[in-house]
Amino acid sequence: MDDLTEMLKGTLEGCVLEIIGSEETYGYAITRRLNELGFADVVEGTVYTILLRLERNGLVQVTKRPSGVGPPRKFYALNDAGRKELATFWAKWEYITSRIDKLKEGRR
Amino acid sequence: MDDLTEMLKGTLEGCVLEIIGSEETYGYAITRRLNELGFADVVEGTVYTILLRLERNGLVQVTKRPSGVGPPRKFYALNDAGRKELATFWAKWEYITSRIDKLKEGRR
DNA sequence: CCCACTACTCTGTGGTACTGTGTACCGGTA
DNA sequence: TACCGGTACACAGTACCACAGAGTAGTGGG
Repeated sequence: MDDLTEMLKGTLEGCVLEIIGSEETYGYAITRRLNELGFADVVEGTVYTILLRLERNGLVQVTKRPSGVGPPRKFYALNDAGRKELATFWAKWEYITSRIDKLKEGRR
Repeated sequence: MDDLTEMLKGTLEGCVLEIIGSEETYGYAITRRLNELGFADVVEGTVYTILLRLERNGLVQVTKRPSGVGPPRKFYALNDAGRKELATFWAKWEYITSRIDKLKEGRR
């Protein structure tokens, strides 16, 4: 699949929120999970900038824990604001996909 | 619905391609059509930049015609490259929506 | 002691939608 | 005539986001 970066703008952050929301986890693991899910070209740097943004915007709670297999991990969990943002994200996603599907059906 | 701009990145151009593909039309009308479809906050300036980009990338054929109700209109139609690009857009859209739906179903 | 793997950080870049403003053509109306 | 609103296009500047690329550490194996 060729370049998806433009289309991922705005949605990737929501995906990260969803992943964090389902389980307290850390940057490296989130990147792996996204890759597994089919977002093959997403790299660590991208995820970390998103995580920093989430932290700056007060949507997550961060806990540092030693790892055993490398440097300490920063675990992220959603707080109330984060859960609210996640709900907003899905609402927007629903809205946009419904409009685009309508546009798509409109042809012929 | 609050701000959708980030989520529209990459998709709005595809929507414009689809609209042009279904019927030869012009900037002002495309903006109205998008507004009707539910993309309420999309304004002329945005559409014109997209149209200029499509023209620059050689995806459309442009014809200027007098209007009768205002200044002349620039009508846009897809050429072969444009139709190909539109097909690519829908393929990408399909791909991304399927991955995100998978992520969404994954919770619980 | 080097190297691979894990894990996090930071700076800079390019692309995209949007903002705001300006220009221009036309018809109606007072 | 003078004004106004709707139509139609254009363009400079801004903000935001994913990504590239490089760097820093910690651990364990050969």
